[in-house]
Amino acid sequence: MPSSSRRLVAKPTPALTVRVPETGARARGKARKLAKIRRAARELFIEKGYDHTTPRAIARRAGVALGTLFTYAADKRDLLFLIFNDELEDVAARAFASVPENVSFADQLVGIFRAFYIFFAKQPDLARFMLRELTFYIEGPEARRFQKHREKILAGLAALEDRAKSEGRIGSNEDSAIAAMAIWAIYASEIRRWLGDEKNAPDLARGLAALRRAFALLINGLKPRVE
Amino acid sequence: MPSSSRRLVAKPTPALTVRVPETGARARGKARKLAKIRRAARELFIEKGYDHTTPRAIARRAGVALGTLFTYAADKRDLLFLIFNDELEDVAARAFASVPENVSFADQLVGIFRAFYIFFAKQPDLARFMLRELTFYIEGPEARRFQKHREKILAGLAALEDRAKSEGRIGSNEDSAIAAMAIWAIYASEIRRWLGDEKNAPDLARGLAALRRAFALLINGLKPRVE
DNA sequence: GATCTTTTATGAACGTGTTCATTTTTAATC
DNA sequence: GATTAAAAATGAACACGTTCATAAAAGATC
Repeated sequence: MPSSSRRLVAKPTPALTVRVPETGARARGKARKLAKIRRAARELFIEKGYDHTTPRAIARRAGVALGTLFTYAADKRDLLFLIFNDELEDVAARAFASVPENVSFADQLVGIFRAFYIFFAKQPDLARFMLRELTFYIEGPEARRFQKHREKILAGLAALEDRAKSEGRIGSNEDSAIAAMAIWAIYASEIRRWLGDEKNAPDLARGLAALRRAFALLINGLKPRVE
Repeated sequence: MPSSSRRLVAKPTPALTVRVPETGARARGKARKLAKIRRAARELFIEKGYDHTTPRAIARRAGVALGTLFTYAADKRDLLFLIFNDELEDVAARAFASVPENVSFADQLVGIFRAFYIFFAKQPDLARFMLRELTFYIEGPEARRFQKHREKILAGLAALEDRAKSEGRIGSNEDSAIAAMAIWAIYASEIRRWLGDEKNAPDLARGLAALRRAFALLINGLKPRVE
């Protein structure tokens, strides 16, 4: 016991060297491996769909051992979002960057969500899986990233509303965050219906027309007409 | 070959005895076994949650072999809905049977969905799983039963709207089926948010208040106030 | 550059959900 | 009631997603 306690005392203050610099062979190796895993996962998920892609196959194609995958992703689902979080963020950024001006609020909304419809329609199989797994997807780093992403979209919608409100194009007294959630709810419901009903080749125009109609309802409201 | 072909010819027209009567030892045995499986599955799912309940454990408690389960349900998920479809239908029937009169349309809606909130809050763990799996739950007999159930609810909502419309309490020109979907979208989104945010002991009053607020928004609409 | 510590990689092993060839039970037919 | 056909039950076998004790690699410290 004396020797071990001696060693403890002799150890130099380790708290000062806690953070590892993101350079050197370690970091390079990690980055390279992550890139290989990403590429293999993307290829296989797109080629074969979610269910028919096994972690073993991803590991084989990436040239790493099976266990290595799970030091980069919490589980198979995380492996999917490791890839698609990036794409979703891209899609959202582009959609909000090019909001059409001089059109109705409803058309602005449809303009934004159009980008998501196109993205999901590209891989209906993966889209369905993603849209299902998004529900109560809370734990794990990629999950948190997705939550952040969703909050950013909601904030963007709220900002769009505030602008439309200040220009008198809409006029609700309700908090714009609440309204953003209502818009999101309708989008979430409609895109699921679209991808569920039109199983093989979802028709974009039809899907967006239904979405627009639902948005129009939210804008006009259900309350009695003032005579 | 002659003997086998002779037998084929000798076979009496089998097409006339296709339908089996739902009595006799066979039917009784099936009913008894299904009941045992249902009971075992319900107990275990509620005791241990979805993930910690294995088909093997259900089979053991029901006193049947593992494989037998899957002649009664397509898969583990179907085993869950084998049970909860019944309960959901009960909840919905009671909710629609006691719609409050002489209150606003928003309050009628909240009155209906209140029953669902209570039901799901009883088992938040299973509720989260169910609400996730409902998305794109299309194949299998229990799935179809659930779809039918949802359609019935949507029809009920549409009927409620038509009544409110005819009484002048609401006044949209939009098809009531479309409006029903919007209501459903908001409910689906809100209950998921409620169960996701308030992880351990979801507060009913708070959840319903948020739901009511969202319904009020849908009823009032976002469009400019007429000055 | 030797030694110790920390980080990263590995794949055999585990328990899971599901399938399916075989056996057992029930019904139909003579 | 013997024989044939159909339905239902069975559990060993399978492939899967995930874990974890061990090994290898990199970094820190002298």
